Amino acid sequence: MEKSDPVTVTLTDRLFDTLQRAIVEGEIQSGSKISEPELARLHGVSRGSLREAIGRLEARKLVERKPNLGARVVSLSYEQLIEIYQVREALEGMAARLAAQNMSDKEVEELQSLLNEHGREIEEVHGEAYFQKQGDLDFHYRIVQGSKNHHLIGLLCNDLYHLLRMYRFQFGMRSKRSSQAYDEHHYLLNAIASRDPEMAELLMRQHIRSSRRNVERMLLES
Amino acid sequence: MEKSDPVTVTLTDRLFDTLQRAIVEGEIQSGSKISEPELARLHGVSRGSLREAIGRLEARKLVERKPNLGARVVSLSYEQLIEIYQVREALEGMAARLAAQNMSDKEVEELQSLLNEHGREIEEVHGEAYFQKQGDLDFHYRIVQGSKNHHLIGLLCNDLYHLLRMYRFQFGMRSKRSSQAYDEHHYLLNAIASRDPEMAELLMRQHIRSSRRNVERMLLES
DNA sequence: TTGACTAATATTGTCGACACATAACAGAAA
DNA sequence: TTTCTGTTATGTGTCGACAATATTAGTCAA
Repeated sequence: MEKSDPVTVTLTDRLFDTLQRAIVEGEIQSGSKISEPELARLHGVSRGSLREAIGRLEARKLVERKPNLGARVVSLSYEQLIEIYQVREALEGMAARLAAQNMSDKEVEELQSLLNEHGREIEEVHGEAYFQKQGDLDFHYRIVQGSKNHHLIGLLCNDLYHLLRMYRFQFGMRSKRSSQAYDEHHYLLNAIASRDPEMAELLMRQHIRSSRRNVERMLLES
Repeated sequence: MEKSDPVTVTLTDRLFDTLQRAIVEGEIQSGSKISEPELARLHGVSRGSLREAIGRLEARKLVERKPNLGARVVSLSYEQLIEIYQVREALEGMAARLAAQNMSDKEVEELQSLLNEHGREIEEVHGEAYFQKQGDLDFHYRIVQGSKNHHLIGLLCNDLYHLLRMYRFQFGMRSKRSSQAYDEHHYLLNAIASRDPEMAELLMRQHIRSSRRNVERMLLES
């Protein structure tokens, strides 16, 4: 009789999740100072637990801490976003390469149906926002999982993606290129399905570069 | 009047450094359990501070923690080492690409003299151990710095390199291919000096792949 | 002897309080 | 008024103690 995963997650764990969401979604203003006593009182928790949670946020680069001065939520800059995209290009490129080698046939099939789904939705809605918001992340997420490289998976899914979501939330970045992105996903998946690692990496990197250029344009307008 | 950097680093900081060194160099057996009360007593420090230090070690993937069970030093496996090399290939490849674009002429020159130095040392000593141990890291370190991408620099210099050093210490990995590595460094630096990002990335990735193959051979012997 | 159940022990999670550093403020000197 | 200095106040760093959970030891029955 399997006891269903006691969900005993420690208090610090829950706190961390809560704070991460609050920061990513902008409830806690980016760049603002974090007062330990205030936050602790607010969440009805001791400062010790809070500090451990903040420590984890720092590890994920969502807050910055200076000794004796306290912690601030990172402030989002254009330069930092570019840096993130460069790292992402490198890592996801490798993920695509590995996915072409290591994804199971079943996973590839499921990814194909997911992509078909996206295609229909784009036709129907004359696809505007949905794609970037959810579908895009889903697609990338699955490929990263398919790499089967746990270190890589951790770096992308635990660290980078939250930072990216933070930018999307706060800069209101929604792509106006869903049909192009869809095409790119299509080619990429073909490369993976034909087990062509070289091509998969190449296409993934192009896809991310073009996504970056799109973001650059968008930000330079405002 | 510049006050010289108060070196007030918090107690947790020093603890973290100490523990990180101890783990990397194998003083604390890999795979062994970390007892909070014991370690705290040993270092004459409270459990709270120790726990914060352990938290940072966890973020750098040097220890693994399970709720209510405590922390263990990561156990090094062949599979994990391969994973690390794959991540490293992706990240350092990108670093080399960016370095070719962003390194200052001065930095390139300094790197060239460093490499010449290495060349002389290899000739003299009929270069055995030195290269892998120090020179190799120096060279890579500088290129990563030259990328000017702080996110990338953090990932490589703060996280990956310590893990790698841990493997080297504990598996006693010393390369028997210093002259080949030297040649590869040479070609790579040429690409950077001629500001050829594409070629720089290509050569760096080949270099790391061949280093990985070397490590694989070495481990499969024992 | 083995197995399961219970009691005792040790370890982790959480808390509140104290020590110290930094920031805010008020008053004196220029 | 402006600047400097000493004082107050807020906030972070560190600690020791209590509560909750896991591990070990011990007991009894099969």
